[in-house]
Amino acid sequence: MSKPTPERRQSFATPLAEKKRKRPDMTADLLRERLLDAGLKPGDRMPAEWLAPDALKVSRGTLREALKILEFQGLIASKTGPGGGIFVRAMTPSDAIQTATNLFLQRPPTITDIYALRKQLEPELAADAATHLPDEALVTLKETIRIYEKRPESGEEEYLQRLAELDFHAELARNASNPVLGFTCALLLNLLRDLPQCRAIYQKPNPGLRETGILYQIELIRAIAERDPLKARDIMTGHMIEAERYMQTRERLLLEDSETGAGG
Amino acid sequence: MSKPTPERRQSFATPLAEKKRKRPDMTADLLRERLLDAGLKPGDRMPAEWLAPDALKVSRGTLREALKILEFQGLIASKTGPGGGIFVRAMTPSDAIQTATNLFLQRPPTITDIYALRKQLEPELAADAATHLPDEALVTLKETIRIYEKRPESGEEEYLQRLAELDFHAELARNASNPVLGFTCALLLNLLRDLPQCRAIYQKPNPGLRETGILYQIELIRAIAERDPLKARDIMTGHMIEAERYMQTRERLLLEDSETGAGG
DNA sequence: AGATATTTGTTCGTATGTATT
DNA sequence: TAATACATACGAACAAATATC
Repeated sequence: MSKPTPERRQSFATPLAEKKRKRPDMTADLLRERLLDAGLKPGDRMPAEWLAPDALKVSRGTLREALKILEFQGLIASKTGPGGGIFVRAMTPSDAIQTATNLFLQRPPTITDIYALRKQLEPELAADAATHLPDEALVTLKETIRIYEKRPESGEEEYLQRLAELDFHAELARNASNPVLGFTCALLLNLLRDLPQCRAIYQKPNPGLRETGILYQIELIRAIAERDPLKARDIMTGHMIEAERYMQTRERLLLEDSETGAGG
Repeated sequence: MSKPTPERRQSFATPLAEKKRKRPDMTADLLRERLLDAGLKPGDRMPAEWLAPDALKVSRGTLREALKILEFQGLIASKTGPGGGIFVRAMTPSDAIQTATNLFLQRPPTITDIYALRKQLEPELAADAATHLPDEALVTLKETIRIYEKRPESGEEEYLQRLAELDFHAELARNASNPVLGFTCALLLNLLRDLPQCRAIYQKPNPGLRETGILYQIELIRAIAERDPLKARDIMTGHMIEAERYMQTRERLLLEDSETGAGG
């Protein structure tokens, strides 16, 4: 048998094809196809013969652009020096989160949209953490909330504390035993951090929120340490409901502000 | 306060930074930052002065690599000729879904992982459809289930029907009024379609499943037409629980198969 | 229809940086 | 430290595409 795998793996080519494929794109697609078909694993070296300028009928420059594409996609990494070359790299969730965030920056969802998912998923994440989170990660979590343990003294500090609060959730997402759940929660956090509306809210002073926020998280850490998933889930559910209500209130305030005052 | 916007938008740099940023990557990040800060909309032309080799202190080749990265991220497109240049491109959800799918093909989640999210999100999608789905989309939905209304006559036909069933859910996702919810559900469907394990399950004959599947969907369409979100949510919840149980059973069967028989 | 100008796309030669030996 | 092997970066020149006259 000459071809053990006759199936063509074409699901990776961009589905909504542009008018014309250009050479670097085609080269990148070709290489990716080979990569996946050959079943190369992260850490494996990319065969040098694939990269010979002659093998692909493209020049070094074009080849380099193709490699750049794959590198950005997270599929490969290059190492200099002898024994160096192109290596298959494990994709990181952040690569994919980045692209998805880009998408939603162009068509921003509402805060209600984001929390519709957070209300469903964060409690699951908390329960997951209570059953699976390793002890080392628990330590990291405790350190994270230490950043905003003390009352902020300036507006900027308050803003940084708010971001650290997102990091707390991000740490949970990073350690999720369910990778898809972790990915989605991380994406939602990224949106909260980057969407202009949310940034505007975070940058304004928010007296009062901090107290309830940190209380929830202390309780949550305790529940996780006790390995009590039901309790963890309940706490997170309550936290999400409060957080959504808070964000919506602030959003309304911000809208009223921009309508009445400060025309500019 | 001399600087009106002192905030640096650095969250876009890969959070888990590699050892060394290289020039094309840095250039790409810089350009993306400018793009977002300037609030350029899809269709807008990228100012030529940003691309002057002098402005960025990089050569044209390096600049082109940076542009290639952004192009692959879906952020820009280029046009040749007079009046041509670099244009901001409207990103499509499929761009981002593709990248995320790439990620999960490298570290496949389990079926349980996927359904942990589907159980939470698909019911919300159904409820959303019952309140927001336009009547035209309802017609499309009815046409979709017509594909698998009749009993399949061959294995291949059964497989195609299974994919059409995924299309039913995809249609719901496409029409979601909540874009993040729609995106996530579409990603999950993509995973079900592309993950090797799932493909293996779908390609085997599954007597009995079809009947309950189509019943659920007929009921669901009725609930949506009646604009009854609670009912729609309930139906979908039941559907998801059954679907998960089914997939898990088939997965177990497949594992046993590959353990006992057919060593090859 | 055809010539021309403008802008992106491709290639080559060479230089530089960096890690191994 | 010097030699090396390899990736990375630069700049100039050429090719292709396309709108305008």
